[in-house]
Order: sequence, then C-alpha cells, then structure tokens
Amino acid sequence: MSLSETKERILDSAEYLFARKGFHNTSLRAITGRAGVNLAAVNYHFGSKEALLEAVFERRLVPLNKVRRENLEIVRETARQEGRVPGVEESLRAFIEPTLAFPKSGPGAEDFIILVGRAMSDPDDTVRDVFIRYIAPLFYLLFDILREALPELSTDILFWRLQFAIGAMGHAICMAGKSYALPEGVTPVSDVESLTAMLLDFVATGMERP
Amino acid sequence: MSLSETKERILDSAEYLFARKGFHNTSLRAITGRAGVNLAAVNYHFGSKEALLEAVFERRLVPLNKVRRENLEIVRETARQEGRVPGVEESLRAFIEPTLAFPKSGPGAEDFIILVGRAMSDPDDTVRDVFIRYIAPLFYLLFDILREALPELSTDILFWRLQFAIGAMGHAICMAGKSYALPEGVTPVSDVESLTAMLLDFVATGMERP
DNA sequence: TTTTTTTTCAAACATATGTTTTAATTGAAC
DNA sequence: GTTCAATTAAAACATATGTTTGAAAAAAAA
Repeated sequence: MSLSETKERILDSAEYLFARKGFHNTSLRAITGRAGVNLAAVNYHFGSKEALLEAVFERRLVPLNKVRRENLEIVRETARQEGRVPGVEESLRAFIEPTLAFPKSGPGAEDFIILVGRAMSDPDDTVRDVFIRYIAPLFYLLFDILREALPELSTDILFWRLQFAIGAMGHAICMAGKSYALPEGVTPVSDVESLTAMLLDFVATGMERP
Repeated sequence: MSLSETKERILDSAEYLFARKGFHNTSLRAITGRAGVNLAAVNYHFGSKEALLEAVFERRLVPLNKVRRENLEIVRETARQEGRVPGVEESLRAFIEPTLAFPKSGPGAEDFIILVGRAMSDPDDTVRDVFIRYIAPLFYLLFDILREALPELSTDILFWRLQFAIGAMGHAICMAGKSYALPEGVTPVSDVESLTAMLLDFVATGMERP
C-alpha cells in the first residue's frame, strides 16, 4: 500500500459517510471499516476526527474554489475591459456552474457536493465553521461583483438575495439525485446542465428584480 | 410539578439543543440537565430519544401546518370564487409568511424554526424522515395551487422552482439572527416582515419567469 | 387513612465513542 | 544485510452514550 493510499482511502470513506450520515453520526470505526484500514490510522495520519473533516473539505474545496475564483475574476475583468458592468447571470453562473458540475469532476466528488449543500446551514459548529472558513472569501468576491452588476440595489437587499440564491443552490444540490417527495408527473432530473439552467434562470431573475 | 410540566420542560430543552447542536450531537443528559429533570424522565415520558424528536416536531408543526393549510385553502377558494387563477405571490405568501412569522408565536418557537430551516436537508435520516412526513402533504398542496397559478409552466420546471424557493426560505431562516459572514455595510435584519417581503419578492419573481 | 397508580430518582447496564499505547511490520537508505 | 524511520496492527483506555431497573416519593383513588 503506497504512502498516501491509506490517507486517500480514509478521505474517500469519510467523505462518503459524512455526506450521508453527518459528521457526528459517523464513527471512526465506520470510516476505517469501510476504508479497510486500521482504526488508529485516522489519528496517525490526520490527528483527530475534526482534522479529518477539515482534510475532507480541503481536498475538494481548494480546487473547486480555484475554479470559482478564476471564473469570477474573468467575469469581472472581461466586463472591465469592455467598459461595462458585469452581468448578473454570468456572475452567478461563474459561481454556481462549477459547483453543480463538480460531481462530474471525478469519482467520489458526488459525495462531497452533498456535504457542501448541507454544510452552509449545518447545525454543527465544527462542520459549519470549517466550511465557512473556506467559502467566505469567495462569497465576498461574488458579493462585490454583484454590487457592480446591480449598483442601484441597496446593500442589504443584495446581501439577502444572494443568501436566497445560495440557499436555493444548496437545497438543489441536496435534492438532486433524491427520489423521495416527488409529486406525480415529476421526473427526477438526471443531467446537471438542465438543473443548472433552471437554477440560474430562477436566481438571476430574482436577483435582477427592480 | 404538574403532570405535563416535566414533559414540556424536556420538549423546550430538546428543542433548544437540537436546533443549536443537532440531533446526534445532543445527549439526553444535556437535555435533562438543562431541563432540570431526571435523566430517566425522557425514556419514561417519551420512550426514546427518537420519539422525543418526533414529539418536538409534532408540538409545533401541527399548529403551524394548520395555519399554512388554512391559508392555502383560502387562496385557492378565493380565486375559485372570483373565477380566476390563484396568484403566485399570494400562494407562496400563504406558505412562507406563517413560517417566518412563527418565531413570534411564542417563547421557544424561535428555537424550533431553526430546526425547521435545517430539517429539510438534514443529513440524518431520523430528522429528515420525521420532518418530511409532516411537511409532504403541505408541499403537495402548495404544488397543486402553483400548478393552477402557472398552468403554462412544465411540471418539472415548476417542481424545481418550488424546491429553489423552499431552499431559499430554509437558508434564510438559518441565517436570520446570525451575525457571521456579514460583508461590510450590511446590517443584520431585525424584523421578520422585511425579510419576508424580500424573500417573497425574490421567489415570486423567479417562479413567474416565463 | 389506606390503597393504588403515577412519577421521580439514583444507580447500574451494556455498548459505542475518540484517542493512546506498545509492539509488529514494512520499506527505503546506508 | 543492517539500520532506522515510517507505517500498520491489536489491544487497551477513559469516557460518553441511550436505556433499564428497582426503590422512593408524590399524587390520586378508594
């Protein structure tokens, strides 16, 4: 077993279980059992269960945030070069599209995105604090760009509309793939693209309301 | 101590702690300690920790759902009597307004609404299943009324737009009262009315998009 | 009051938890 | 091949957990 293989298997297993059962409802024994490694490996490689959670977030969130940041910077710069204000939908798209498309970025990523969908409003301080630490800078960046896009909107209203949009996105992530509570005649969405399109329509329209 | 006083104190304490720390991260000892009752009282009065969670939901959700259902029925009937289709915003308002106003309905209700905000996408099966059992009928009713309000919209799109709206509402509930992650210049909203107005603007606009 | 039921209480139970320890094993550097 | 650090393994640790028990106390019924 190569040097980092144990670490990665623990990360994969933790990601899978945290997403499905929550942080506190997942035991280290369940994680190591699923990963096929020894119980003590978690504390040896990560130090503690909390540090493992942080590592789970870090592994996926760093590359995802990199894409989101680059997208946002491009939107801002392109608008600046063209002497116009950033568009609302393109700004939101720069943030939302990579998020919803993330599950396709590799095996296991679909587990992680469920974690992200919930983390924002997780009752657990540990989960929420770690997540907010990673997401806050991007949130501020998106907020700034939207302020340029909608200069006539009051800061407070813009802030809350962005919260609504993030809430809609998080809930959409959690619901995607779930089949419960579907009313008759509703077919569960399979492709991410159409869900992204629907979500962007919805939040951009709400955001641009005069 | 009157017959039901112990039960109520347990319910209050559990509500408070479940909302702040989550179901699995709250121990019976923490609940009974806070309530000032004996540890065994939970199992004596409710049977189990899970049954206590159900009781916490039941106590508040039954009256809240009653209001929401009545509101929705009124919207539907009024429109029918006036020979028109229900309005999108009034339909959403019938559901959302009592939800966001619920914290004012009595002491402790502000704890409960946090629980509601998170329950929909709770990672824990126990929490989510109990909640969905209570909320599903109302969801279907709102869905039906919105279908009347927006007959030209495809069922799938309507379904997802309603999910977006519910996600926005849930997240707004979780964020209201929180002071972290506030960008500079944003003042935390104190009154529920303006938050409700902003949310209704946002979701109704997104819902009505052609 | 006496009896009976309901409720409270302290203690114990059985199990699950995150973490640590100590020894065995591995794998590369010398 | 030997040495040495890195990793794995099994066991133990200390504590926390939901639940049950059986007796005491309180309340209600007789």
